[in-house]
Amino acid sequence: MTTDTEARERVLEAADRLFYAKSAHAVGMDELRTEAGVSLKKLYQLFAGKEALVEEVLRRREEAITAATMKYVLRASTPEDQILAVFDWMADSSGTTDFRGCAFINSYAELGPSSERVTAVVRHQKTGVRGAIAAMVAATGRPEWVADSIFLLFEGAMTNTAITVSSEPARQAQTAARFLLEKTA
Amino acid sequence: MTTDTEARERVLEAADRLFYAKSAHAVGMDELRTEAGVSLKKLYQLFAGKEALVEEVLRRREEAITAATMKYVLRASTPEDQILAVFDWMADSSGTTDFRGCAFINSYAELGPSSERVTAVVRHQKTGVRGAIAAMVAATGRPEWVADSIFLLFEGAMTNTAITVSSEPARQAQTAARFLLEKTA
DNA sequence: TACAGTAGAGAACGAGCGTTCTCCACAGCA
DNA sequence: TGCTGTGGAGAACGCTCGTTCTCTACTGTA
Repeated sequence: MTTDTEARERVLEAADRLFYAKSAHAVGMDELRTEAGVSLKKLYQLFAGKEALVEEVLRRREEAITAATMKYVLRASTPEDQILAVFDWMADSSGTTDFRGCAFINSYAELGPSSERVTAVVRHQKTGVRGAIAAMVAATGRPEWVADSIFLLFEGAMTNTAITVSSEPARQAQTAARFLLEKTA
Repeated sequence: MTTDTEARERVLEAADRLFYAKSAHAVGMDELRTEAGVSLKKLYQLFAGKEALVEEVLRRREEAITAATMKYVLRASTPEDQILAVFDWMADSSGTTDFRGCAFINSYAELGPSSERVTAVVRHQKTGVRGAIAAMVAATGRPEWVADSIFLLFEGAMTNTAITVSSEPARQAQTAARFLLEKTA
């Protein structure tokens, strides 16, 4: 006997994994139901529909990624190393074979230009990793454009790490970021 | 009376526009047929199927983008300005409301991890704009990591320009690239 | 034992997809 | 005028999807 909360958790976990791996439109509610071990009826009791589920998954993923990168950040000692630590997280993550880049960009890509889901994607750009980088760079007293640049390196490396299936782009981006930080010291 | 070549051209033009705007899976063959003004029969005479059409569209888009950026590049005088000119192209392109980022990343995003189409996407990473940037940077005698960094800035700016619907990321990336070039002079 | 209520399994439904097939109008030619 | 072949319009087919509905099994209670 499982509570609704447990079932909900299992669904969200399975949805996050499958949506990220195959993209949302390629995952059917039936496959999801099987993977989560939940009846179709309960699935629709817990979530209004597929779109609502996708949005919830994106919301949680934002938190999860921020938390994951923060674990790397907090391990570093100097402010500069903390900023560079997000690329360590990326390089390590690319080791897992199912790394598929930024879930928000991927989600944007499979959407039409006008969609409700775009809202969540755009919001992610303001908060999450971008916000963390901006805060850390500001704390070192460097100008805002340095943070913008490092975030663009981050995003570029995310997509290229996924496509090339290697940690090389993450390392390249880290090198560039380190250079930026050194020359703006 | 239209020849097969003309019909083929119309189909590819419409497919490129629609696929890019809505993503390939969201565009039906029937919509495409209507848009191109071609019978369904002829459509399947000209192309083996939807997947073949998508691959052909990606192939042509690679050429088109390279050509478009080259127009900006050749207008600049110094080698450094030539490199930075690709960001001018991006900033200008973002002005058109239907700018949706890098078609290859978008295509990757809507695909499963193992797909034939990934081949075309990966190939694009080696040639196209990346190749052009690499060649231009090498011509200035700067190390390879500078080219890698500028390409990552380019890719990051492509996605963020699309999501934020503004030319700001393109300008931010250009600023960073200029900084990199100046400090490695 | 009888009964009310719940939950699960999966059938069913309507829509949309890629692809194929049918039908018909019309051209060129004897 | 007949015949043949070509091409277009769109109906049809088989499939998958998101969502809903039906039926059945089972639980707790008197």
